[in-house]
Amino acid sequence: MNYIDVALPNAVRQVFTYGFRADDDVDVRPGMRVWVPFGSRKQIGMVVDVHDRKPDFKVRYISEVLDTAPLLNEELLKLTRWMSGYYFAGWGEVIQAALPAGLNYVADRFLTFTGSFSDVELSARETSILHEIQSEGELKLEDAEKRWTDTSIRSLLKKGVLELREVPRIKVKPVLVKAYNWNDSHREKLETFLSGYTGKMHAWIEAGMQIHQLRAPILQRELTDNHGISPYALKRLEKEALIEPLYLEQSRADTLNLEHAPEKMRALNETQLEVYAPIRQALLEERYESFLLYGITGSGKTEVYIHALKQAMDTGKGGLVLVPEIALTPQTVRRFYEVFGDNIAVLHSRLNERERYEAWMGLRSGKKRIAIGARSAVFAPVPNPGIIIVDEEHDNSYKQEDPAPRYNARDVAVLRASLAGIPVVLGSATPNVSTLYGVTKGKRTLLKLPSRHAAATLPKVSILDLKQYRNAMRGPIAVPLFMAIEEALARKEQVILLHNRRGFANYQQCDECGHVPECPHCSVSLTFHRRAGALRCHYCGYSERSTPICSACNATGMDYKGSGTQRVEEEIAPLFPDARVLRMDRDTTSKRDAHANILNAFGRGEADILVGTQLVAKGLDFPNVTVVGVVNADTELAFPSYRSSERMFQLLTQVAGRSGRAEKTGTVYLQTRQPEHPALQFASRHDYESFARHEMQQRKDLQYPPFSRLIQFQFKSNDEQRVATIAEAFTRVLASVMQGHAVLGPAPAAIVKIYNDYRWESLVKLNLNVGPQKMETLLNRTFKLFEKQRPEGASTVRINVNVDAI
DNA sequence: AGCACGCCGACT
DNA sequence: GTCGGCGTGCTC
Repeated sequence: MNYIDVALPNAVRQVFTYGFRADDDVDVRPGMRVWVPFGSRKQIGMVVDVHDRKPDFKVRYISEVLDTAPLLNEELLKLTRWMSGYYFAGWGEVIQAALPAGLNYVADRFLTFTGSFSDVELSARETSILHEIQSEGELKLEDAEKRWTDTSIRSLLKKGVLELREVPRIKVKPVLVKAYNWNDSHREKLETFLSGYTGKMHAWIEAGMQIHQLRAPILQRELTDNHGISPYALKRLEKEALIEPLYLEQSRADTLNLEHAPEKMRALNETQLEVYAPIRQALLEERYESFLLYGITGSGKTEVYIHALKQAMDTGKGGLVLVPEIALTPQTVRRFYEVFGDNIAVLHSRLNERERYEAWMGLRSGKKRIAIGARSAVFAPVPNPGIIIVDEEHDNSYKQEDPAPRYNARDVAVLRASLAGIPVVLGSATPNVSTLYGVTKGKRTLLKLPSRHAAATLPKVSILDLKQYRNAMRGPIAVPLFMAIEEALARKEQVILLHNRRGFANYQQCDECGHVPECPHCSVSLTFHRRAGALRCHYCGYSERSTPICSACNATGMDYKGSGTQRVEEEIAPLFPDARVLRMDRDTTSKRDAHANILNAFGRGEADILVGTQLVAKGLDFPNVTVVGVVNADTELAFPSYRSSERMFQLLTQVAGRSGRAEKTGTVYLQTRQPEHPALQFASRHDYESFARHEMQQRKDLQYPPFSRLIQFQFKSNDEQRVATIAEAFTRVLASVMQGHAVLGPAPAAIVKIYNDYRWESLVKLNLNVGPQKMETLLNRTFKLFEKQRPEGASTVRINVNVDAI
């Protein structure tokens, strides 16, 4: 066993073989990270194989093994390997996505002066650079590159004047806390002190006796806080060498601050027991089975999840729970915590690096056995999972779009379950048509939770045709909705107004010439932020001051248009002067916990009307909300995607589920100009099954998923002309390889320019008879063939593959 | 995906 | 002569 295969975090879809010197007994196993030379530099890579197949090239040797135990077990290595094939990403890229930030692949590089420059000739410029580096002693390479060109730096390195030192960055440093240990070798010293004191003893000697009794080591804080020992006493004891200080790695206390009350675990009702039975069966038999748990909001899916997890825990196993976005589901997390307490590691996007690392390690070590989190929690290192649960499986946030790997955590969850031979439960009130199709094909078991528990009934849904109410609008709101809001407010009930502003954000336009300010780096109009008085690009973050003077015609005619949430909020306020209005969208939720804070404030009744984007549709129950209004249901339908109809239905169903959860019945108003649209009609009747049937037929007619597999190709370059040329050349090759499959494009992307990169796209609808293996082969063949006949300048165009694109 | 290397044109 | 931009090809 003299060679190791290493996956590096780059897009090269191959592993690299290194040698290692087996003379000193180094422990290298798959799943450990290594520090390896790669080209001109060093990188961190993941060992994926150890073997003795001699390669036919000259191997280089690994520099260092960075772990003492594997970070990834065989199961996760296998999973990531499969993903790299299916999603056409580098194995190392997938592994990087699976590791917490603190363990990832970053290296720091420093420039230092070697000390000798007598026998080389330097230009004036080089000499001055050298002087600066010399005076600073050591300089980060990235900082040096900001100051000077890489040509100069390279030249100095080549001449041997400068030296590059590379260090693997271990980002997460342990937090050390001071503790004291009784010094055994000085045991009899205390006796000496004691014998010397006949009268009143010194406090520090008493403290010494106390510490002597306690089991060492003890945290300094504990001694001072809980044992009443003064800092002086400790200092004195340390001076006498009776105790010795030591530093312990402290794990950050759980910040969850939730109630742990396992006795509150509820018994399942009859229908819940019915759907739980087959899950339990699969759990007991320890076999893979994929379940679709279909149940409307409030039907008690969470309780079924909890019982399934409990079963897994009782047999010594763990579990994974995926949720769309942890900040949106505090109530769900609270329920899990109540039952499982500290056995849960919550992995959410707003953890800092250290918290993330600790949660991850807690799972890997087996200290915690249940992982709850968003997309990337599908990689949670639960050593022995018994079940995987994907809540709200229809949610689009499970799909990672950028950067690679462009995976769908829901599908990866199913795969992981099948590799591990355990059940997986996909839950939703509005399952994806694709998930449902699995049931039709006999690959998935459908479990229905039909009735809503308690006395709550489904809200009534009214469709308001905006064409009819043209002359009966109160600001953005038609009269019936206006009146319903007034009545609700009079009854001291709450209102939610949903405005999905996608593509309809605030913008400025000149009344004189019609000019709309656009981002200089992206092909989008700038969004107007009234409070900041700024125009901002939502794609690259560019910002400029907003002025009333038009930059195109110099007239003082700039006015603001559009219908963002901010505008809705402003127009609502004068209509209901006594109501307290709260807004929730990306602008108001950027800060840590802002999300939960807004929702909690609304839940406590600190506001009467909540205006927001689709963010408000997810997660929370508001029993006092009786009116929900969708300001403009058409915005989602206008979005160019084969899934826009499905998304609209899911969104409306979800937002309808926000109201009338307790004894009060809610009413939902959908304002639209397309009142007859099927997605709206079915949503208004709460008829998921008819919608699904209708949508399924549409997909079949147009050969969209689940009746095909979509592969999207993205072409990116800062050269406008070249992207088009390369996209066309590539797509020609693509079409020749993908014969018998529909190839669409190339076409400019919906947003042609982002951050000065021009974007084109092509699409393949792959027939379903092509399995994952064959798909990879076809993609490989396409790229190989394209390499062979690539046109000039092809390498400056980046080509990305997005399998199962949304 | 980075990164080095080499070609070439602009500028001193 | 130098400097710096740009395209190409390689990485165990």
